[in-house]
Amino acid sequence: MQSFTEENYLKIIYHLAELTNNVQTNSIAEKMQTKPASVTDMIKKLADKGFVDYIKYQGVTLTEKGRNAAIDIVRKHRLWEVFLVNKLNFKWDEVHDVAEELEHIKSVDLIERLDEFLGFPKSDPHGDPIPDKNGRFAKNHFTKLIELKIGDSGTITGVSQHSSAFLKHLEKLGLTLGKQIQINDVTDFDGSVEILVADKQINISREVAKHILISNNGKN
Amino acid sequence: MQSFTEENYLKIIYHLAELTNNVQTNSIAEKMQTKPASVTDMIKKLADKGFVDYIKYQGVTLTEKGRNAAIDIVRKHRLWEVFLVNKLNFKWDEVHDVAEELEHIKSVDLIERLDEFLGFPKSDPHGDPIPDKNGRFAKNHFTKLIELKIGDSGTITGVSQHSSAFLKHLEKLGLTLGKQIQINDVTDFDGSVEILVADKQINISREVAKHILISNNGKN
DNA sequence: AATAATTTTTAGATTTACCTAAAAATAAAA
DNA sequence: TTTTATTTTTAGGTAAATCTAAAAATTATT
Repeated sequence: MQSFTEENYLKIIYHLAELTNNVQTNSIAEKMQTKPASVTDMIKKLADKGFVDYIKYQGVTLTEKGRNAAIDIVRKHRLWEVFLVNKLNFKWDEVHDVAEELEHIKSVDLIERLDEFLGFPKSDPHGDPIPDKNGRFAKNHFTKLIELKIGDSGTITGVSQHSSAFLKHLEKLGLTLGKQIQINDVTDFDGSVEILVADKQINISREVAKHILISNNGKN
Repeated sequence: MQSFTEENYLKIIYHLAELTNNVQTNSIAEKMQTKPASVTDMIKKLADKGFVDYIKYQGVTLTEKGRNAAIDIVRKHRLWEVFLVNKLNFKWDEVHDVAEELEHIKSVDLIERLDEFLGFPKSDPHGDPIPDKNGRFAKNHFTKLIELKIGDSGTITGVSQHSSAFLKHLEKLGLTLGKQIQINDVTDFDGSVEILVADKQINISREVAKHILISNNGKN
């Protein structure tokens, strides 16, 4: 069984691997809030245990075993987030840190019962898919709001930023999961976007628009 | 904040202090499944941090601060046990190990919301009292079943053994919390006890009778 | 292609929680 | 009250995860 720390490394490598194939030491260090030298040490250990393939100076990739372990942690994290929001009335911007701890509780039985208790949810409070107990999940094909053209419309189904500040901001703007939106204009000056939500016209910055994920978008 | 390990030490010292005033190094070592030398090290650290009073060779006692920290962990442990049994349909003999992990999740908010979600329970699935958020709880005054006399009756309201084997055994015998019992006879030969539960006469060993806690007992 | 900049690794230390073996203190028994 | 047994502590060491500083490899730039 992996340690608390090993699990965190695997999870972070997994998420970074969604962006690039070979995950670099430095990017792991940044996410783990630690130093590259420490990462090298841990990578060697994970490689010894068969969780990653590692060639010196070439970064790492997860093995099948490593990916499965990572997906299992992601599953736990997201299920706990659903629990916190749906059952304990946490806001979607308050759950991350607690779920970060809960994801390391080791009991297969616990997670299966929790999954059932929650009604086998398919996605977490931020719209991210929850792997089933076999590690399978539908890969979402979202479009970033920023990439839509004037006149396009769709539904908010996810976010690609989980910071409390960002989520609170969205909440205030009424931009929560499930909301229908339409692009009315894109400002030349700063790239900010005019959108229509719940019959109200609002303006969001480019930075915000980058991290809102839209599905079912009907292009006009 | 205390580490995972420090929390376990505090919890164990707290429970041992319910039996004896000065808690010995050896008994801590036994419960912690570690060596006395390691306990000495940790005790010094806990003393430095102000959690225990410690005089060399004289064992330890919890300070106010130490007791509060310990009670907080006990509170979390017992609330999680209620969650596991009441919400996730765990049996009372299956919850201990998982709760042992969950008790270390640090979020005051989480525990208060969980407490509310569970309806502010007063006792856990084994009948042990749950401290409120200020650390206050009613001290139960149970009588051990073994101490009852022929003709006495009462209600099962606790157990003083939490092993899965013991709890499964009780379950099979129908001796669960809330059950009404009456002492019919005590066997001279082996000290086993004849009791009446749910209109059925059963025989339980002395060892079992020692660990069943009875309240509301009407002596005849 | 040589130099500079960046990234990654090695070498050697530190901290936490643990260990063993031996010494010291306390408690029990002769 | 010695002697013996038990308990506890000290001393010195290990493994995990981290660190800093310096060396090595890779990548980018001139």
